[in-house]
Amino acid sequence: MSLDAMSSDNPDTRTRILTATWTLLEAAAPGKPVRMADVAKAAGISRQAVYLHFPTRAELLSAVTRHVDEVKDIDSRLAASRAAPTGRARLDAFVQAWGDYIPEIQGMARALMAMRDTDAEARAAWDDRMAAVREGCAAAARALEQDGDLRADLDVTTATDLLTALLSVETWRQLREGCGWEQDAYVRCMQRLAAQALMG
Amino acid sequence: MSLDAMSSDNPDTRTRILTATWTLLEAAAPGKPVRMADVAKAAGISRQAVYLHFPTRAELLSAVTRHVDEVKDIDSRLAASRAAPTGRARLDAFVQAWGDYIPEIQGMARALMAMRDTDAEARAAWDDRMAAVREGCAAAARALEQDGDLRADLDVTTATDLLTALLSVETWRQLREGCGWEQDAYVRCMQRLAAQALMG
DNA sequence: GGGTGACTTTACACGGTGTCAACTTGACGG
DNA sequence: CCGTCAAGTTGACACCGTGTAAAGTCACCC
Repeated sequence: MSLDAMSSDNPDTRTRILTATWTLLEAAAPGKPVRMADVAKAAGISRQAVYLHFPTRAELLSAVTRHVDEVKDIDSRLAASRAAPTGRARLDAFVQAWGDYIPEIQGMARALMAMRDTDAEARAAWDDRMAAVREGCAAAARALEQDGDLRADLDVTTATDLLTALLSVETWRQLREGCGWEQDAYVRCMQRLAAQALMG
Repeated sequence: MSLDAMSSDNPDTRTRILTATWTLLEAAAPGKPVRMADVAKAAGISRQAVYLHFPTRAELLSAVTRHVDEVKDIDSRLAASRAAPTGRARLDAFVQAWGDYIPEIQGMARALMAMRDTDAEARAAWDDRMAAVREGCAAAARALEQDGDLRADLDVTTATDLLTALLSVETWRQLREGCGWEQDAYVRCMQRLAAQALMG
């Protein structure tokens, strides 16, 4: 094994596959799924070589989500919301941070959601990512509760459910792609809706 | 052709296929799509016979949606909302009627949504159904506007967009199946949210 | 009795995933 | 310089599900 390829797996080709898949996913027109052969061609290797690194399509997709999260560093994006002084400010910051993150992962999300119904692995990968978002929602809900700003008829769990549903990728897509909303219109609207839903 | 099978197409087997598909769709566990062979077996005919009536899977699914709408008669369900005296009452009635309709078409919706990304016909069938729902949303939004109850920062179109997104099947599924909400909790919550979102 | 329409059986092409085996190539260390 | 090991290559193939094609059966109706 060469000196520059010492970390666990061969990083070179592996990451080339990941970024190639990512690019294809973001560029892909709806209706034509990205195939293993496409990925291989884009990465400049044979189709079989892809299977050398990722046993199944679902595992590849799942790895891409992890890779993207790492590169785009969603954690640091949510730093602003964690630092907010009030629950309400935290909620607004979170809605904004997540809302602005969605467009960057939209292609991947679509591919994963399309596989969700037929592939347990894909479903797991997606659910895992969504669990992270839900955690952010829960943190915002807790902050509101500590301020005494949470609606009386909501507990933290229910509030989290609601916020997570409101901020789903499906809803984003429907409003932005189906109805042609601008991104900042979406964000402002969701900030208002979230505040009304949890504090109203 | 026998005397009892005179109306346009052979109705007997055709409707047996439709109802069989419907039943399977509602019963199907997520992750295992209903195949043409399954439909055939359930209808008690050969796989090819299904193709005798429906050229493609997408057309079958699309026909099932029409069939279900006919049988369940969504139109009459929305009668209550049309008859409501105020915009607000109309909104509540509509949310209730649609919210209670979703569970009955949920299996079909899942199948259609899964095909949406790969099949134009399926997408068209789904979009057509959703256009009908959107029309209901639009009617509610217009009623609110006439009462002068629509938020100042919303026009009817935007309000319709918002309401349609709020009442999406995806949101229903997430709350009911993902979070374990009861049906009436979902309906009451959505009634409140819709009112806040449009009149707030 | 012959025709017609609905259905059956068998067979097959296609596209995409995933598997397998045998071969090449390059870098490494003895 | 040789052996080996890892990473990739090529080509073939099994599996599944959709959709097509062709020939045969069966009932009913004129």
